[in-house]
Amino acid sequence: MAAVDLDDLDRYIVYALQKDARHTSSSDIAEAKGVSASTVRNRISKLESAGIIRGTHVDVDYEKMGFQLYTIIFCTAPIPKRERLAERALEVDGVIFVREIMTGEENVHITAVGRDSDDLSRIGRELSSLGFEIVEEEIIRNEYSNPYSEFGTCLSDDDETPER
Amino acid sequence: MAAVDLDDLDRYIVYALQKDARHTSSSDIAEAKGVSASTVRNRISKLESAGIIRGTHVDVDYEKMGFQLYTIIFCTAPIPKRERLAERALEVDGVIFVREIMTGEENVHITAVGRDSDDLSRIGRELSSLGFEIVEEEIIRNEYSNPYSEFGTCLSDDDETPER
DNA sequence: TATGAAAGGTTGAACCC
DNA sequence: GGGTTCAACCTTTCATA
Repeated sequence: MAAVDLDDLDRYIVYALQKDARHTSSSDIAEAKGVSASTVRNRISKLESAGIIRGTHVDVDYEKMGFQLYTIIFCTAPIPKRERLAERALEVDGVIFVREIMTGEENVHITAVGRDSDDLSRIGRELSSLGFEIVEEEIIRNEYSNPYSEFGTCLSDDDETPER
Repeated sequence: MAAVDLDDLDRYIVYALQKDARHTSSSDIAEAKGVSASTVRNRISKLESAGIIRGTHVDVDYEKMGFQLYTIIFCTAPIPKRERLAERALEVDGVIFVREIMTGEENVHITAVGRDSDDLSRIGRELSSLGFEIVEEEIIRNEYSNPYSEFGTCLSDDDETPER
């Protein structure tokens, strides 16, 4: 749980791998920061065992896969059961992401995909029977994500000009 | 935009790479499904150029990086400006994820991280000055994600027993 | 802790069926 | 469409300062 001390290289590694993990090799990062590739690999292992890097995943366009309906379902779960219910929600087919919210009535937010409204009805039914109370359901129109970049810190490369 | 026809191998590839993109090689998938590694590579290229696989990213534990505050900010943006504002929100330091919601008052959901409440105040201020109206702000307690698995389809390997 | 070198695996491209 | 081959690259491991 304790925050780990990270230096500039660590932060750059996280940044680079968040941007494109598959096509960014340790040598790429090494070259950009002026250290050896082995050093970068050592750092990555450390970041992994420290739990800062939890895993690597592809970002999938569900709509193009045929799941026209991309929704967020706001639910209420009784506080004592919230964590366990949140984990079990993941087992429902179509549920891809679950968030526990600290306070408020809608304390679990579930992201789910479906091919048609039958899918979503089924997902709603299954969540209800797990013990969730479904408060609202909204269609997601679009989403964008960002590789985290340190606040105000210049993360530009050491030995490359930033332009282009 | 049109949905692409995917067969069982494509779906397995998406599933496997969603679970662990960095430590899953084409050969691993090939062996699991009883095809050659280059077939898997060809399929991956196709999935990428079709836009189904949009990219590969590491999953970062922001709390361990020292960002104690992980929040979701519900905002309202005027419909005509919503898309442009959503994109610009990503430029605010600390904003890592933005979702446009189809309907309702809170039509943009922004996920942001910060070290302290000063960070969050600053983020709120910057979002306001972009043109968002901030409706609510909640602390995220925890989140879980799932590799997508085809509804009801058995994605177990071809030539391996599913146990263990 | 950072670096370098050797062995083995992985990738991407060009080519064949 | 799937498969093979091969050169280039990447990673793993281990030894070294």
